[in-house]
Amino acid sequence: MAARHKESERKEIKNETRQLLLDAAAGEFSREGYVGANINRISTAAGFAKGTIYNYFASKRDLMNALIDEVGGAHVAAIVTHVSAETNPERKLEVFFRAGFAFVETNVNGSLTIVTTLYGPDLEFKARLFQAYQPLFRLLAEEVIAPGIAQGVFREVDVEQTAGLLMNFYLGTGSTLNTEGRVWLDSDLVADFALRALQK
Amino acid sequence: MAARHKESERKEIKNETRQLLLDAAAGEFSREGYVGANINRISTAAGFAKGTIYNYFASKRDLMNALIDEVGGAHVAAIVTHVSAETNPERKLEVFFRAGFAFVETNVNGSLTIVTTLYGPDLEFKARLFQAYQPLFRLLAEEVIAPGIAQGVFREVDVEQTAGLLMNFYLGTGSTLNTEGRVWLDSDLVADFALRALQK
Amino acid sequence: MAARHKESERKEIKNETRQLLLDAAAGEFSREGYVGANINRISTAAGFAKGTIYNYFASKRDLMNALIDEVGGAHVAAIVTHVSAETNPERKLEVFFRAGFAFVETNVNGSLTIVTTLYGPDLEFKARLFQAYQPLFRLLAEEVIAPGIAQGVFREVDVEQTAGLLMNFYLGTGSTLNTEGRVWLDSDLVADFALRALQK
Amino acid sequence: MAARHKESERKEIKNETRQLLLDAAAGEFSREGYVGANINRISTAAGFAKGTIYNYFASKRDLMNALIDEVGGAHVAAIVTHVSAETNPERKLEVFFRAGFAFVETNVNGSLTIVTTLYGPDLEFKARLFQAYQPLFRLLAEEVIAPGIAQGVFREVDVEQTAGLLMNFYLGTGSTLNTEGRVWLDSDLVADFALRALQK
DNA sequence: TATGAATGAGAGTTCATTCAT
DNA sequence: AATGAATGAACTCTCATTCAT
Repeated sequence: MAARHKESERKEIKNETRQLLLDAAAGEFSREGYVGANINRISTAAGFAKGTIYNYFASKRDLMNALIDEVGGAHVAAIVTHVSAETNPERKLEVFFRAGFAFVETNVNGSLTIVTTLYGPDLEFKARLFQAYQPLFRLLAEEVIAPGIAQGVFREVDVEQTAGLLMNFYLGTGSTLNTEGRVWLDSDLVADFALRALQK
Repeated sequence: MAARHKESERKEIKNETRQLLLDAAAGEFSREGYVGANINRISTAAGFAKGTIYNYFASKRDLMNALIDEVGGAHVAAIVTHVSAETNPERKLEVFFRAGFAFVETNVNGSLTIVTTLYGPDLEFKARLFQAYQPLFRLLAEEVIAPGIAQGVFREVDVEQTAGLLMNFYLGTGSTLNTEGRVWLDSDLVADFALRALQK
Repeated sequence: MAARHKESERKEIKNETRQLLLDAAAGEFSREGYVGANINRISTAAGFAKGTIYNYFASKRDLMNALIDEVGGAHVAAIVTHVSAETNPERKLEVFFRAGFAFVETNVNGSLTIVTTLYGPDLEFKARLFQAYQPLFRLLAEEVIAPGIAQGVFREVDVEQTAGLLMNFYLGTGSTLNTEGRVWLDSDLVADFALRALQK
Repeated sequence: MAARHKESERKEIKNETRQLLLDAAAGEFSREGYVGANINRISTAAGFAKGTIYNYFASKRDLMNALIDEVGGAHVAAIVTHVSAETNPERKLEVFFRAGFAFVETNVNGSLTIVTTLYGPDLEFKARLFQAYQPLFRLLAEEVIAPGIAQGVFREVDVEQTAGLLMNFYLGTGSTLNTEGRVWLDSDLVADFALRALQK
């Protein structure tokens, strides 16, 4: 076996192929939905033959789960990074929307897939999505709403319920894209709306 | 011309069967999504053989379109009736959410199908949905937001954009059901959130 | 039972309906072929509802068989009448083609159905067709070819084989219609061709 | 780029499978006609599962079209080759029938399918057939009838019309097979019939 | 006699998945 | 690791036929 040179190099190729497949899957899932998506089209779009996909993912479901984890993780990370850098609850909320909308616009296919899945009928995928986005929910509750109330800038709302409401609001507004893949509403407008609703 | 008798009776049976099929379709579509829905299961759930569905609808797509029209029409009517009965813009907004959430709870399957479709990938269905829900959008713009601004109770927001934002907010919150088919957030809480965001 | 007035009248109505159905069937079969034909379209074209056809014919097959018998019988009768009126074998052959082509042109749908069936794959229908057209075969053998040979105007060909050949020739040429439903080749030209082939 | 090896071998397998499917299709179409033919039976008869057929042909129609092209092409080639080798118009006509009948007998299923289609109701298939058999028509007109007239051995008939008549005659006689798949009439008898009809 | 709602077997077609190469 | 031919379950849709009215 000539597996002499560089195991790491092989791994890189593998990862690259995997990423190409995930990207192609995001496009297909966003356009066709999970059930309507076609494994052959995904492979071809990624530059490979049909069978290759099964060297990286056990099944179509597995591919979708991997995509949810990937996009969800990146989405959460993008928002958390920016929000945590702020100290003021009001600023945090503003940044939440701004960073979130920005992520959506740089990751249109993945984000559309996420939203389609979130409102779609598949319970397994939804559960996985909730898992993946749980950190955002906690972020809103613990770093935005609760401190805001404690500091007297927000009304005394139910923390958990309001965190859910904001998540809902964020996902709804953030997933309404125009045909160029831009979020339809301005993030500052949306943040302002939410802020006013919370402020004393 | 024989067999003319009971023509009206025939028509009644036809309408009833059609309704049974639409109800069954709402259940199936809400559980499985459009692509995953199974014509055979729908017919059987309605109490008929699989072929029967094609005596009433030309295709699966046609069935879905009919369901969108039916649920959309009823949804709009339920909200418009209640909202138009009010005179105060703030009350109108409150009633909008209350009547809307109430409709969703008495029409769980249809409503879930609508939301799944709204955030789903099928553009033809989405266009039809926009058509069906256009009256609600106009209602918010012309009977709630614009008068509210004119009467000095709401901030001077962009009417169209804000109507879109509220529609988004309504659909997002109104479609988040718990396992018993109840809307997860209280309609007064949600209405209050929106009101505060709009008030001066 | 109010079956007082005129049994014959009732029979007439029945026969008229039957004939309307047969005519509609000829149109449908000629356009779509037997397997592609649609019972519903036939009934509707005849001015009745789907079920009515089963009051007159036991099945689609039965309808086709009845049509074969009807068209075949009329076709044979039309030719036999004219041919038998002649005495000269050569004239008989000429008239055979002329009367045959004339029948086809006044009975396009039925004739097309016959030819489609004759060259089609259904053996039961073919057998029935052979039965129906047997008289024409006998006519050619016994009233045209054999006398022609006996009278010394035709070559001494094998009577049966030549009768088959002429039937073939007749059916092939007689079924080639242009878009207006006219036979493509002139009957005299065709008859002349056959005559010359047979003459001494 | 791995797995490049044996690409030629792959192609061979593909061609072989395609041919097996076409052969099976010829059998099924000749026995059942186009509409009555069953994709599952064709695949199974060829030794494959039913889905396999769609790796080679886009649809049942496409399969039929491919068969028409294949059989038509071979049929034409077989006749043209032999006829063109002759110089005498009378011999050419004789060889036309002989080579044609021989082709039919070595290609019973395909030939039956062709004839069934030629006299069948499907206009698209008929148009394709005319296209495929156009060379035979031209062959008769330009290499048989016209030279025959020019050389004074044939009567001064209308070239095009007579070519059509002969094609008709050929197809009608050539497609009348007995149960063993042999042409019912002897090719020399048929050719002799046509020759006498044309000679001065 | 005429109707047309209901039936369900059967068809063509799609596509996730397997596996020998 | 990559390929793509083969598979067959599953799906939508058609339509001859039945039968209560």
